[in-house]
Amino acid sequence: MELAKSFAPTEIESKWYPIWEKEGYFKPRTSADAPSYCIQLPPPNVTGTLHMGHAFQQTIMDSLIRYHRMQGHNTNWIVGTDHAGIATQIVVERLLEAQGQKRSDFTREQFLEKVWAWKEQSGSAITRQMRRLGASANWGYADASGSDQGYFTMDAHMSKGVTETFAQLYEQGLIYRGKRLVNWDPVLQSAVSELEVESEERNGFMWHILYPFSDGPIGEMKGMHIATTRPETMLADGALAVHPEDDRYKHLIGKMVDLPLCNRKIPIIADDFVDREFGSGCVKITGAHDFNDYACALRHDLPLITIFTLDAKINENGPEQYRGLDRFECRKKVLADLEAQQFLQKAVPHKNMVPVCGRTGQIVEPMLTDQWFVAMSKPTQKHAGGLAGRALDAVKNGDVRFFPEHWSATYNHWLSNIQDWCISRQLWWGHQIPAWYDDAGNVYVGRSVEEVCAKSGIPAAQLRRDPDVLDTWFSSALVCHTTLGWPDMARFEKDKLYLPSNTLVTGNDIIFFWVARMITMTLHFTDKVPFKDVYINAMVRDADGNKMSKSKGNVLDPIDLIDGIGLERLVEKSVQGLMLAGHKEKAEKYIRKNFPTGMNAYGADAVRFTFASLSSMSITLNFDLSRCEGYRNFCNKLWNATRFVMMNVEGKDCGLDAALPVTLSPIDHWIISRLQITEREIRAGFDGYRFDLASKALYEFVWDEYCDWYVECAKTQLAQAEKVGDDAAARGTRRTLVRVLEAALRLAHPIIPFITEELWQIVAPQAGKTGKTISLEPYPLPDTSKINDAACAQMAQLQALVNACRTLRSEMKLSPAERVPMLVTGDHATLAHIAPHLAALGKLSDVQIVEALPQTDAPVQIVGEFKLMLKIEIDPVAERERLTKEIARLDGEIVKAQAKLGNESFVARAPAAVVAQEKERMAGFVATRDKMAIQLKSLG
RNA sequence: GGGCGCUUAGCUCAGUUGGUAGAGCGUCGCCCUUACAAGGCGAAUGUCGGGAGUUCGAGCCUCUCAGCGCCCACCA
Repeated sequence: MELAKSFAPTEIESKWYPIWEKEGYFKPRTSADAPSYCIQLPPPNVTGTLHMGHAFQQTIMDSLIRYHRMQGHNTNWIVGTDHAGIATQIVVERLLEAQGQKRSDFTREQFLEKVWAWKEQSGSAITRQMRRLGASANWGYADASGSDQGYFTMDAHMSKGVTETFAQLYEQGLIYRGKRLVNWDPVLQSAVSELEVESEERNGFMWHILYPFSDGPIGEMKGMHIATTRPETMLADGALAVHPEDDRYKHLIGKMVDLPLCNRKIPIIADDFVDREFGSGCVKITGAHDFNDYACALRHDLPLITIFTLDAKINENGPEQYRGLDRFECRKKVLADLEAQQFLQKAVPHKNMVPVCGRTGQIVEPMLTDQWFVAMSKPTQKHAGGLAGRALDAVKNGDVRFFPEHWSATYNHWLSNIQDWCISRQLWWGHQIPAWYDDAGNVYVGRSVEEVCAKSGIPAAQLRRDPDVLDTWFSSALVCHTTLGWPDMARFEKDKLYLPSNTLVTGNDIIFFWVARMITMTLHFTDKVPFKDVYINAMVRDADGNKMSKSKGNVLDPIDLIDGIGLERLVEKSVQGLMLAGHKEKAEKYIRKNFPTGMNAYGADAVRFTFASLSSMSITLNFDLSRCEGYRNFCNKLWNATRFVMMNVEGKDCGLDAALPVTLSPIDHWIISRLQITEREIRAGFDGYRFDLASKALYEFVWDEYCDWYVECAKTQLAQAEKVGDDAAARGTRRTLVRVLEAALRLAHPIIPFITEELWQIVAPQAGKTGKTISLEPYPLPDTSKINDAACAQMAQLQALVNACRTLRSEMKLSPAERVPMLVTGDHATLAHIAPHLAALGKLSDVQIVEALPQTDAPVQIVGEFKLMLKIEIDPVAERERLTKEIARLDGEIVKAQAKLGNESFVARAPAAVVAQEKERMAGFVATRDKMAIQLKSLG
């Protein structure tokens, strides 16, 4: 079979993926005694397409899965997609908006139909892209739709799990409903959890306001000065607070002040949460619109006055002139009125942190509303520390381990200070809460309305279901056991061999949202941890370390890296959907500057190799396109090495017949030794989540050792064996060429699955292998008995001699075509073995073994006991310069070594081996230096 | 205000229990050598962020300072 001259990824990739999938290679093995290996994919949102972060994570997961599959494990990569409540609802609302419609134009059912329709068309985008990357996922597992896309968090089974969980937690007193101050997005008109609120620094003002004493001035003071960043909330003030020990205000505690603009009087109270140093040391208490004040108001039994409607307009509790005004309008008017009435004392520019909704970017208002909560730290029957305490223990006792380990600190800190989880959302898209109310407002929770009717004795017609849906993360928290069948216990019993799963690969941004909650929920409902290892992958940045963002134009699409893309198309894609003209310009400029010719088609393997090789334990990963190109080149190298091997092996005897004699040279033994060591390194890399080290070991073995040295030596070995008719030696070399390559392909397969499958199909028969796919072949296991130290030492010697020879050639500026003889001294037997290789690799016409080098001006290289000299005329000036430079360098080394060895402390306390090594180095330096000095002298 | 991480060649990064500082890309030479120019061979480039300490010996351990980044936090 003839291989193309260079590697072309597109055809290979489109050929192999469908075959793998169709043949069922991605399904778990059924052998009962195989250990299971399971990974749960963080289910991507149905709103999205594959981005670099996904591609990175999936490369890691797929490499792990393939690595374990090749070890014969019962491998199951469970995948699915997430309904992504808020995000998806927003996307569909935007689509409607573009058509001039809005959500309120439809009934809930009509709207949901539209969301489902949208989900159907967009949901498969990611799974299609995952296939392009080579993801060997178990697509048909937990796949309710039968479309080979894995589960969907809102399909019938997953929804059943959600309902069951809610009902059980409610029955156990771990879910409760209540009126609480929650983070409220007035535009979305829903509560969000504290995790979904982000702080943004904005330029604002600190306004200083006078609250006059109700009974007239006290001493010098007309009233109390307070400072606030949110003056509009004063309309809801319930008190002023000072520190109880504050001498300035102690005597005023209990007095009343007039609330400006409102016809109300409020008291001055004492609370030690007040910071005396900040502002005036007096703070207004707005219990219904601020979390601190809320707690303070509860402590002092102050009235909670709500002045906002759910869309953040002033309601009937505010003074008449402000009613109906939006919160920002209201602020302006309040300030104007305060100023007019001389209550506003000053406005100081101030940077403040504004809470915004992570999804919508809207400023969040604390709002008193009825919501559902999960009690995170309330003691349960199983753990005194509640759900959170149990999850903390799981990490503390090592049942779940973080990689890198330091992330456990983040996890511990959050869980140790956890608040109850607000799980209700006032949205339409999501799992509707399984709670019903009767006319009197009593609440009933059950798995269905029928269950509730039966339990309560109230007819369905008189029950009204809670309209709210659950936080998306509520269902996400359950996937590790619901995908395995829970609460259908028959299926769960069968499939719970995948619990705990082995490795969770995910980003640090969802340790709280997802990782911690999975650990709490799966532990609570199954008494098992959801996974043993959590590998926190790095965040993908651009090559300069900047965050990838659409408005900068530095977002890369993994599919473009695989397929390539022209400049104009790339520009067009990148500015698509950007609203602001400035962003468009910036993005286009960035692209034209950084990708002047668009992007090459690197292929999935190169992209995967790049991700793997950049995946150390660091917190960020700077995706460098030049690295990607380098790994594409590596694929080409592997391709051409295979081409060479096939040309030398196909149709020839490469040792398949075990009855025929085989001779292996030291060089054959050397590459076999190196293979064992590489196998060990790569396995250690996978086992310790050091994909960078695994990649590096693979890269260096294939390129530096197999291609640069072994293949070159094999050419000589084959030529020699043919010349003298040594069939056993030729057989040995061909067998080694083929077997080592075949093993290297298997070693590489988890990282670069496509090219290795393509090449393995051709190589494997020559190595006597008959499998249908490399993906189910055994992963190479190092055999230390094959490590031949003597052969390695010999090879090291050959390499040193060849390198010395090449250095001489380079110094003489010889072109490869200029074949010259070389003189060499040293052990004759050794040299006789090495000479042909030395001649070939050093491009020499002849290697002459002599007793001593002639006294000429030609440069000499010294390698241990050997001395080498090219037999050509030299330039004495250049040679003198070279020798002088080299002697100076050696003198430096000698001084360093002398200092070390002259140090009595070192000689006395350092290990003997270290001292001996130092002495040896020193002796080597001195010997070389002296010989060079003699040469220099002879040059005159 | 707390916590965590980072600082090594021009760039992006490795550096495993302290024991002669590495790779890829880029740069500079010489080569289309019969697997590969997506290649071969050679070369240059580092007070390992600053300072102090422990040690015979520190890129690695301790302390401290500086810069960068991320997360958490109720400073109105």
